[in-house]
Amino acid sequence: MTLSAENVTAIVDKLYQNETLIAKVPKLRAALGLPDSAEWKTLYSSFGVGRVTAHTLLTHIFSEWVEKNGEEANFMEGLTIRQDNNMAVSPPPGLGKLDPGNTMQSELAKYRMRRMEQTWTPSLNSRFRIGQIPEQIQQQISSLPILSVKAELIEAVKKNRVLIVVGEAGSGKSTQIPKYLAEAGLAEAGLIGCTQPRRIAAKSLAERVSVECGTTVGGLIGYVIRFEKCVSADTVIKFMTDGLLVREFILNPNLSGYSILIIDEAHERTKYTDICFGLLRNVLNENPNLKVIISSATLDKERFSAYFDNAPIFTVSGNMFEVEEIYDQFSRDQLSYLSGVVDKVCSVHFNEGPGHILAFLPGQSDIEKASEQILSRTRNLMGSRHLLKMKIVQCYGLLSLERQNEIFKPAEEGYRNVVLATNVAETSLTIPGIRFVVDCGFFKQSEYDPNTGIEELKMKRITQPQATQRKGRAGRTEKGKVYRLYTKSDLISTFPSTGLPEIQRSNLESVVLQLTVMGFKDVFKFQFMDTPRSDAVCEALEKLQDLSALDEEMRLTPMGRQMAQFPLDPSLAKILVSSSKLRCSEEVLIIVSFLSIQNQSLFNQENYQATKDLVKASMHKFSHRSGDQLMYINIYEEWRSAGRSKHWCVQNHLNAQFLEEVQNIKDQLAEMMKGLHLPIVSCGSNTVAVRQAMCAGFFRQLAKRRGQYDYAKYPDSDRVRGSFFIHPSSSMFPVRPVPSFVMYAEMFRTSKMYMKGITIIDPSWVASEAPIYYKKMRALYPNFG
DNA sequence: GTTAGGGTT
Repeated sequence: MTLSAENVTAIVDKLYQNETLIAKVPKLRAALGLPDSAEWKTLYSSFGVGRVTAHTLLTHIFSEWVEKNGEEANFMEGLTIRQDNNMAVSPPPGLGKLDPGNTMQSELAKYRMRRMEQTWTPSLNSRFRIGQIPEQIQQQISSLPILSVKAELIEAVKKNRVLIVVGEAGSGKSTQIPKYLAEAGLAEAGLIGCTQPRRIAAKSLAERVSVECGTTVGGLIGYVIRFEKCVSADTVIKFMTDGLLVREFILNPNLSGYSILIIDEAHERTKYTDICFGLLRNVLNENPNLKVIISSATLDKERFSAYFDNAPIFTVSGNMFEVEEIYDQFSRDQLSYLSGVVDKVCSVHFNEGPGHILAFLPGQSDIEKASEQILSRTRNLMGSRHLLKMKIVQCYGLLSLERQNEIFKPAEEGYRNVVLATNVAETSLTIPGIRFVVDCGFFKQSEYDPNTGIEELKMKRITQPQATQRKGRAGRTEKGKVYRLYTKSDLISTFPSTGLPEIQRSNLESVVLQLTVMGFKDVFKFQFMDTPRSDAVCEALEKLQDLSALDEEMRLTPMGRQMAQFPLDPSLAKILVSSSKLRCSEEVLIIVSFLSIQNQSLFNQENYQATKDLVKASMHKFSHRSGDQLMYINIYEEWRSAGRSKHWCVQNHLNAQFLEEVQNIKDQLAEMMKGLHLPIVSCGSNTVAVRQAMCAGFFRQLAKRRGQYDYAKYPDSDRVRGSFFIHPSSSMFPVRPVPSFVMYAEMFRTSKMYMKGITIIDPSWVASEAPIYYKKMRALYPNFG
């Protein structure tokens, strides 16, 4: 039996609460030369070293106890029962045999223990001390609905391994639950981990809870998101993204070091939340000290409970204001929702009292069109001075952070903000001061077609819970109204009651690789709450095989193990690993860092229509005849020579935040490569090596020019029909003559099938960089490559 | 020829 640091730490803590206990063990006293009346405090203070003494001694006593009795669990009990008896104690290792008369020996012992003390960290519970909290914050905390059920909640967590906590918005569950549990001493066996689907949420919750505990983030309360770590040895509550928890399972399959895991926003059913579910179900059997809390909106609570062996459901009320529902006389179709939104926004603006309006639209182009139409209509009618003036604020994911921050600025005196938003405003952003919501009833969702490997953005009807969520956005600060551009009966009878969980509509390559690395040899046996499509799993298995991450028998290869170390898509990881051998890893590191950033644009999007030509000119300046990826290297290097200057970025219409993120990712990927002994070498201006490395991951993504501007998949398989086009955001879009052969990093279907991230390659490189795929293709298409 | 739902490792 091995002695874990957590056990000893927990015992030391218990003993601290009962200081006389250990001093009553006569042999221990004798060994330390303490007088009979000495208490525990004396025991360590006499050595002047504090807790490390206790730790060392306890370790020794504990291992003796275990050796003798063979039972770890009864140690405390044994100690209590035997406290007045003789307990066999001899000096612990490092102390040597203690002779109270030998000064040199005791001085040396003290010296050693002082050194040990420097690395000593007290246990989690003893660390959790709440500091000074500002009055205002204190008031906010004490008005949260969850406070009234604090004691019951703690009791329920103590009694159960798994608890489903259901709470409406504004209940305070995300901030208060981890704090309550730490205060109640439930972090004894380890950290309290809380997952969130979004990075921004993990970070801001850590910040908020820190304030509520009178500390600064990174101390008692920390967070970890990809490429950003803000925790310390003091951390008791750790916020993280659900994707990061999945990675932790690779390094720490039993989640030792955690006492409780809280999976928050579980109803969103993100891909990683679903994987966490399956992994947690398993780990609950392996790690008897772990508790799990599934925290969710009211949706699906019974299914969560059933999935976790009928775990009890604990309900917390919310803190929402009443929202009046106003339905339309008829439901609008995909052609008329836009004019419906414009009409409704204008009529609310002219007829309703003060309060901001939030309108949900499916996409950016809708937002831009609606902006124009609302502006032109109100301009004509705004002659009368008594009318509230209006300011239109656009809000969608691809907008820069600065622009998104405009939403949080208070409106100018006498102005009403009209926020035109996509789904960002449904969950990710909470906009203050909204009294009116206009809901068009549609949204866009991506679906991955495993058969063709194409991701498609589809316009869809919102689900019933989504409609409730959108409505709720009007009742955060006061009573509100929601205008729905559909009928009540349609909402009840034709809108779907739930959506497809993300795991059933996404690419599973990285999921399958990660589960394989964790030792789940047969992904089909993994107990998902909702099983992914089997064709998607098969497709992922084959792709991983082509990447040589799995062998013919679908077993993990050393290459696959290496790839899984990187927090990247398997294709990108393969490219990075391959680049060392091709002696161009310095350059490929830059490219992979650029490609791994999504949802942020490299070039500025501000005042798009006005600056379009300038942006194009800037892009042209950095462009490279061999494609977008080589342009990234140009941009990175020039940015570095400009001293990473923000001003330089502005001048060149580049997003400074994007480039800083590239730098951060590049540095961390470089560290990981060093850890795997993958050399980082530059190929100078030899772009062939770089482009060959790209082939190691993107070999399936080749296209051959067919018409003037359109491409066909290469090889021209019957699985993917239709024409591909170079996306207008690519630096290769305006290039003449149109390249006859390209490789793309990404394929996206909107109005057309668009290729993004274009590199000019030689198809013969596939033979050396993706030999397995090459052989397969040659068997089907003798002229391939 | 002309463009982008929301997320994550």
